[in-house]
Amino acid sequence: MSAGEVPKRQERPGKAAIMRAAVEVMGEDGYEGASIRDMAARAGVSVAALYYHFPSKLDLLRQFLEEAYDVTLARLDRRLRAADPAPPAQLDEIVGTLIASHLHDEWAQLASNVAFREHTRLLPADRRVIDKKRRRLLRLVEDVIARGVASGDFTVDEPREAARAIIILTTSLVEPYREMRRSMHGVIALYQGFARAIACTPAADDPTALASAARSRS
Amino acid sequence: MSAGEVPKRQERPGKAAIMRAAVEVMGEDGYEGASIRDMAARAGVSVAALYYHFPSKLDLLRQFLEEAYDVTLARLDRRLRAADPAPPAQLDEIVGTLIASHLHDEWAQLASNVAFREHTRLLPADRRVIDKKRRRLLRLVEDVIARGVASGDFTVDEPREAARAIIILTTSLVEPYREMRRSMHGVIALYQGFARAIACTPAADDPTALASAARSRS
DNA sequence: GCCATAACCGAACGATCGATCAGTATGTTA
DNA sequence: TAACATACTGATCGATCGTTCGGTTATGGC
Repeated sequence: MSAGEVPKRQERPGKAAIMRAAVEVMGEDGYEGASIRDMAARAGVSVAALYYHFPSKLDLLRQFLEEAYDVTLARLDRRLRAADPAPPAQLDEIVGTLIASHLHDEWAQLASNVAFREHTRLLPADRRVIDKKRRRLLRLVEDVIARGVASGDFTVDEPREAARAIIILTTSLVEPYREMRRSMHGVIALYQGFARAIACTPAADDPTALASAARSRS
Repeated sequence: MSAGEVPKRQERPGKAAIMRAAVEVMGEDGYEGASIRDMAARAGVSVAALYYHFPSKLDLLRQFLEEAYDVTLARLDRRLRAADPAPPAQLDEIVGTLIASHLHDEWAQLASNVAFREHTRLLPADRRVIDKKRRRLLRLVEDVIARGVASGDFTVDEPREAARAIIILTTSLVEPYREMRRSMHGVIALYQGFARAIACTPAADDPTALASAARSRS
């Protein structure tokens, strides 16, 4: 490769394999419960190989977290631009993309366990970086709901809190998923309905409450 | 008292203090991240004192989990019997009680972190005991929603999945709560609205979809 | 053929881990 | 007062923790 330093040729395969294995172990045993020896063994390398690629156990977590949130955010941006711009369709796309990201295979489920439970272990400075990405996700969902309220598709009083609730729902499904006897697409369809319902929570002063509306439909 | 063995006089205070301290540390650092030395120091006793009251670190977690779920379940049963038996009021009571249980003070927040994240650390046999209690909670919420559907107050197709979603929401609020600039009662009111909305998710084949219903109201 | 660099390995470091020990105050009972 | 259970303490066990170090192999440019 000509002259000079080449830090990343095509995303070094050894490093990526170690990170994959490390995330597996952390997903199963938690960050503190996962030893670097377990991680190295899972990757089929020595402990020292891990320290060749990562300066510390904590920094391995930091690198994964940063990458994971970036990937999710980028995917969401892309899918949202490609989809129907109407707010209900956009909300469906958010729910579908988030749930699929966390459930689509075994490793994604372990990775999402790490992403949403272990970010508290980071050093304060690194945590702020991750929190900023999480706030970007929140704002993204909030904007779709606020647009929906403006267009008359949704009715919630508090688009930000509705967005928070929807994010909590779509990112906490790994454990419950095992008990639901449903396909991933079935879960997505179900939660698209729940998310729309949250976005359509009647305003506090709305005399047409949901319960009575439901009764009038039956 | 009189004669014979008296294992629990009035719930031994030393043991209770150690458990309180241990749960604090586990709530902050996670089960694996919390050392028995941290726990003992927090309680102001020696490490050996901890082992006088508990056979192992894991069994301390087990005892706490068992007690915590029992207390929550008992409180829920009691509040539900005292409340208006109409399904919407019962659902409000469930949401209010669960959120208050997890947010009402600093220690409750740490304890709920432990209760809903660390139950996976238990031995399989002990975990089954806890899972049974969690299933009791799920069935309790499911029954209220199913009754609401039968009475025409609610409309969801899947009462069990709606119940699961509502439990996820009400038990995952500890972290988001710090970012919401809201009183606990404000959060409860908000989530009572979300829970009712989920219970009123329109049936899949219902031509009167929420979005169009919302539009017709405005 | 030489050497730099990348990508590892085995062995070991001190620290800390969960757990156990013998000992000791402080009651309460017989 | 002798006996005994309760509720601890300080010291210590072997195991495991995250981390480091010196050495080894494979590869590719000059």
